Amino acid sequence: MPTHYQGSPVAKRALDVYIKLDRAAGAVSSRINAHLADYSLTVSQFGVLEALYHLGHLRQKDLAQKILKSTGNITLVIDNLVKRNLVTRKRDKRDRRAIYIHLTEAGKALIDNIFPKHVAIVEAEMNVLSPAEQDELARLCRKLGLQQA
Amino acid sequence: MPTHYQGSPVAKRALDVYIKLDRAAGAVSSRINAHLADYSLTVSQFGVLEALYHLGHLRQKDLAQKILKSTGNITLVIDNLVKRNLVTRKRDKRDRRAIYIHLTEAGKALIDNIFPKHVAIVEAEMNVLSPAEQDELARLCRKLGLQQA
DNA sequence: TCAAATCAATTCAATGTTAAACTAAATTGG
DNA sequence: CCAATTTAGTTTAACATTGAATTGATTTGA
Repeated sequence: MPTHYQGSPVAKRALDVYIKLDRAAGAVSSRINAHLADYSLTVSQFGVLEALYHLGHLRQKDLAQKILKSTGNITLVIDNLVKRNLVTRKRDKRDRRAIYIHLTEAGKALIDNIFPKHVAIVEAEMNVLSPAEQDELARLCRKLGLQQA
Repeated sequence: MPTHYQGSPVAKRALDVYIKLDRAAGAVSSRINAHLADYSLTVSQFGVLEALYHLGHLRQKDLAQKILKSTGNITLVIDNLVKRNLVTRKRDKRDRRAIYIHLTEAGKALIDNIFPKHVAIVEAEMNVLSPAEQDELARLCRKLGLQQA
């Protein structure tokens, strides 16, 4: 997807890298997340289940930070997971503003089932690159992402 | 954002790279697109204007492919741009199923104004990496993105 | 102490997004 | 030629997403 912009070489390179980064991330994510449709899970719902699976119960605020969504959105995502009995809400006794989200047994069973498949798909995608290339990509992404422009 | 998954080293590396790629692309895109709010443009709307700016008039089908959205979505995006008189629809005489989208004078003026700023922002983001690093990132993204898993 | 500020979650309005069903036009191949 | 298929765009239903306003709870500092 080359850019057609007639600018300085520096600008053209920057635009080209940006577009390639965006396209690659989009293509990879869409391939990796395609199997979630088998479980009628959205990417956000899966992100919540995965975070709870690995980190234990979390407040909605923490979940919002984990999956990079607004707190308003998290309310809806949790609502939909609660409807399917995959998570439950428990008001924090110490700080009654906050609500902890817990995986139910059904939620635990579901993510237990999905996660190994998810890992296999991610591995298959990423193993197109050699281990050294993967490390280099991770390094470049870290450098780019941490930037605050 | 390290993963907490206790899997094989190969799996852990793959998950780590995938997450970093996703986060970096998201962070960079959100910083780059932030200025679009100044013009009340969404990313999709900007994508359409930019494609028309550089490639000339295009059919809705082509625009959908360019910005990686469904044709149903393009109908809405174009509707909203038409409302603001930034583009016009012109039925193709040869193939009456198709509609060509053209930039209006106002649309041309707007993208003329925005695009140089956009390029400057992309340059500033990407120049955190050296030219060699940018080329390497582009290469790795191409390799990853072209994969069909 | 207590008023002001901050914070977690919810609600609402506006918009985006997709998939699927649909319309109308063009193409294909028997 | 014409029936079947394909194609471009629209519509609809369902849901996602955000930002702003709101509610209720906690913290802060004068």
